[in-house]
Amino acid sequence: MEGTFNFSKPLDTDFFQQPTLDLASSLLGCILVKETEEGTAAGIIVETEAYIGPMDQAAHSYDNRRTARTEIMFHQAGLAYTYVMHTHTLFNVVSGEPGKPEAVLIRGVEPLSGLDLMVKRRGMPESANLTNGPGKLTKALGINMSDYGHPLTKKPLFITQGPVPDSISSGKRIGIDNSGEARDYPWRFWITGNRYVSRHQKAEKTIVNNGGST
DNA sequence: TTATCGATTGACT
DNA sequence: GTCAATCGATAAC
Repeated sequence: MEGTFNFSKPLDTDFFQQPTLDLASSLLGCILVKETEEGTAAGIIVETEAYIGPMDQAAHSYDNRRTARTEIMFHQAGLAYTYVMHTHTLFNVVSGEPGKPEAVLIRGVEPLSGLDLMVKRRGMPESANLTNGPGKLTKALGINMSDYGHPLTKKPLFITQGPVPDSISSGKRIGIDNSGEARDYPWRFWITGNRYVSRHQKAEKTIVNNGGST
């Protein structure tokens, strides 16, 4: 039934125009969809990290560094920022106002549709390992550098509304040990307890859907 | 659990 | 030309 999976309409540009930290948590539970000639694959976003260029030493765009690579972060919110590191492509959602180089890294998704395709692309059987990391999910979904700068409000790569998470946790970001004090900013967000979160780590804060905070 | 190596890209000298 | 990087898989311990 994969060809007929009924996704809701892509989110609008306004959704992406909220402040970057809000967007990073709002993206949890949303559905990331990529359509290719091989078929469609989609997953629920379960883990994100915010990068706020101007004052964030961990961001590629720290201190407003504007280069061919970071250029897209200076543009309108809702575009795709993809880049390659080592053997992997990483996917970010551009956020912030035009002129402010901010983005949200997608670090984990829960497979929702196109599972066979993901298994094939990853060359491994189904498991949490399929999409529980930023390089893993791009490979599973077929995201690559040709998606650089694509607006996430339309095909073939887009984001739609999904189930609202019961509980969201936040804590320090992963893999930025060399970033001065920015390494301790609690700008990572994940769906509490989800098995497709890339790494288990102590939450500094957990917010349950209906208010309460622990 | 930590360590190392792969192998690509962009940024800076 | 050189080097570091929003990582992943595997090997060693």
